[in-house]
Amino acid sequence: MARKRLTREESRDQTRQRLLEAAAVVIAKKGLAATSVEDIAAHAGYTRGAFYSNFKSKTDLFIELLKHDHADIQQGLQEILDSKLSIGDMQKQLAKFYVQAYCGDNSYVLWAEARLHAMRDARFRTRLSALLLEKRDMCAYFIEKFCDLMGKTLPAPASDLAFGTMALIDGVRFFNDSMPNELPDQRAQQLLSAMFSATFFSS
Amino acid sequence: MARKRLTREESRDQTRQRLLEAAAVVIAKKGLAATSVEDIAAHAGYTRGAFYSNFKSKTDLFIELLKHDHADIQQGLQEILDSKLSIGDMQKQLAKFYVQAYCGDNSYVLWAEARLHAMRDARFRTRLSALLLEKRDMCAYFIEKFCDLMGKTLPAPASDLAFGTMALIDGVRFFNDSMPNELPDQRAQQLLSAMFSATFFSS
DNA sequence: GATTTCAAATACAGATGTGTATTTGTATTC
DNA sequence: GAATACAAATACACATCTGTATTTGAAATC
Repeated sequence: MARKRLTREESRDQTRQRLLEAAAVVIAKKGLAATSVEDIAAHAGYTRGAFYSNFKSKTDLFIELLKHDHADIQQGLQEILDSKLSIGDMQKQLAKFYVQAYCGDNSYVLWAEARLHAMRDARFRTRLSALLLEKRDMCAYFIEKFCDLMGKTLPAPASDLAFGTMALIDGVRFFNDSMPNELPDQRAQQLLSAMFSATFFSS
Repeated sequence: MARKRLTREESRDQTRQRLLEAAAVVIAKKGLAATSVEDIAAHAGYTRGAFYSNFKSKTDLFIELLKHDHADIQQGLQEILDSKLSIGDMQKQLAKFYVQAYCGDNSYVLWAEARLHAMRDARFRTRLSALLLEKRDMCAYFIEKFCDLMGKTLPAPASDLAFGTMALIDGVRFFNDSMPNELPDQRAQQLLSAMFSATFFSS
């Protein structure tokens, strides 16, 4: 099996990583508040000792989780933008990316959880707000880029449109999860693209 | 002061009502999972005994809370529809109503909380789903009614548009709360109405 | 290879919650 | 006004989580 003998630092990093992964799963499943430090540690195969030796608190770990997720998304989008594909192909890639990011895994649940938590914890709100701003600006950047490429003028400030876009996507997903099968994925996609193209290309 | 001497039933109803009101406040403030039965009872000025004598569980009370809220909204909208105002005035009333319902109080937080909870509790999801369906249909009914009055044809099934409308409003509000002051209420309003009129009147 | 260091486990002391069973006091019934 | 009924309080037994303090065993250092 060639199980490599790990150095202290490698081992520590592995533990951190496993704790983060476990936290993502458990928090998405049970919710942030209902998830105990014990849950996270146990699901990762450790005890609470390992947790407190790696993170200051559950909130701290959670922020780190969100940062990782945000970085992953940003990287994914940047790669598409840098890919120098045609506009059509880029759009396809983008659509595919969003389907994966928003429907495939549970990261969107974590962000919903985070936004609710932010309402109750001022410190957390500050930190989350910064992340969301980055997200919005990233989204705005893409919107501008695309509209530029397509020779369209924007009907509103890009940052506002980015805000609306994120809100709509998240909102649809959020509603859809709580009333499953009412709006099949395909119709949801249609609805989203109808609203988007109406918004962006109506003028 | 003429504090009326209450009958047993009146007293019981009062307790129920107070528990519901207290629950709305506490759950909006701390979140459903973080709110204990104790919290609710105490905030209403009772002990847990009173709670368990009136509700089977926290979830049960929560569903009732949502039902009440839904009924209130429905009634409000129905009154506007029945008011026989001009279309313009109706629109104004409607806008005012939404501002009040979605920005004024905390009911929207409860629904967000509910949707997250629904992901984790199948029984609850079933019950919530029914409520959300009612909400969506109510919204669809209004959309049809209005478009009828304005002589417009809908670009998509009313129920889908209703879904999108609710998702967008909720999404914007949700984002806005977690990154306050980024999108002032007024700009949010503008953005919303821009997206709506684009969607509904583009074709 | 003995010594030191540190990641993770374990032990501890306390807080808070749960749901049920029982009690209490006031309205209702006779 | 005594008996009854029931809303709400209290008592109980137990479960779970928290954060810190201490211990342990394996890597790093010499």
